[in-house]
Amino acid sequence: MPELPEVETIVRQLGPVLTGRRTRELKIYDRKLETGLKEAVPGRTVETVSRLGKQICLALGPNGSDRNPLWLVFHLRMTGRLIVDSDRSGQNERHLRAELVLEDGSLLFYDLRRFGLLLVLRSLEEAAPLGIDPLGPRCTVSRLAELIGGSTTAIKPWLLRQDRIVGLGNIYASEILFASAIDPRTPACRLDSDQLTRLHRQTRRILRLAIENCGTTFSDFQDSHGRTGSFQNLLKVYDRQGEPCPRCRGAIERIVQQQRSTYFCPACQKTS
DNA sequence: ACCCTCCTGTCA
DNA sequence: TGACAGGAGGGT
Repeated sequence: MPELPEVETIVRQLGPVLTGRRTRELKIYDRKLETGLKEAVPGRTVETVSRLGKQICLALGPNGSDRNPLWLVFHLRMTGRLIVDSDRSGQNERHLRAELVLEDGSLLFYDLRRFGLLLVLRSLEEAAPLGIDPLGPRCTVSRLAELIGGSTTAIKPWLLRQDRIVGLGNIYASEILFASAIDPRTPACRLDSDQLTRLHRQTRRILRLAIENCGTTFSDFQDSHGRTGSFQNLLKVYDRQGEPCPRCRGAIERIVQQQRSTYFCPACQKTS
């Protein structure tokens, strides 16, 4: 469900709420999430809450029997939610999959479809290999061009590859390509330098704007207080097939690429 | 580069 | 009933 702006929203909220609090226990309610390392969780302090791509990372400090730090990594996938217990009213308790019990309260992991992940790691290096963060200093136009290299994959599915650039998902990929006036079917390696420049600039602009608006809510996204974002009001093409393009008034189209919907304006978005 | 799969739910 | 859902790993 959540893409980079939604995950960033959650991390910014959880940071002040969780930092400095002490862990009591990690309870697992879905056997898919079972991990032997959960026994290492109690008696630690939450030191930081951070985002790694679309993953939410809690750094836990040492405890009495282990002076090494420990990482809790959540990936919400399609329908995961991280909710602080004081905001749990309104959640469907049937979908509660795990609970980080703190000395005073808890952090609840709900996940309707059960695609989400909860990892307990000794080192963040064990997390999935990731590409560059689009909002980070390493994301330059030339780096983007390097990452694309000779890939003939259509640019829209290319943007979803987390081993190249992290954080983009189905909504923002369509929105970014509309803002960049690039046809989503264009082979990535055929983008010219103007298009690459626009793609780079619009990626960062749209993600920042979405973060300012606390992300996008359709049906599933809620932040850690169980609230919704507002960027859905600013979406130009996503889920708008048949509606007029905000730029040219032509009809927005929906196509399928790699089994996923893509929305675009065939008049405004060009191959080159 | 494609197809399927993992799950559960909603909507036409 | 079938299509679809903001993700991603695996197989061919």
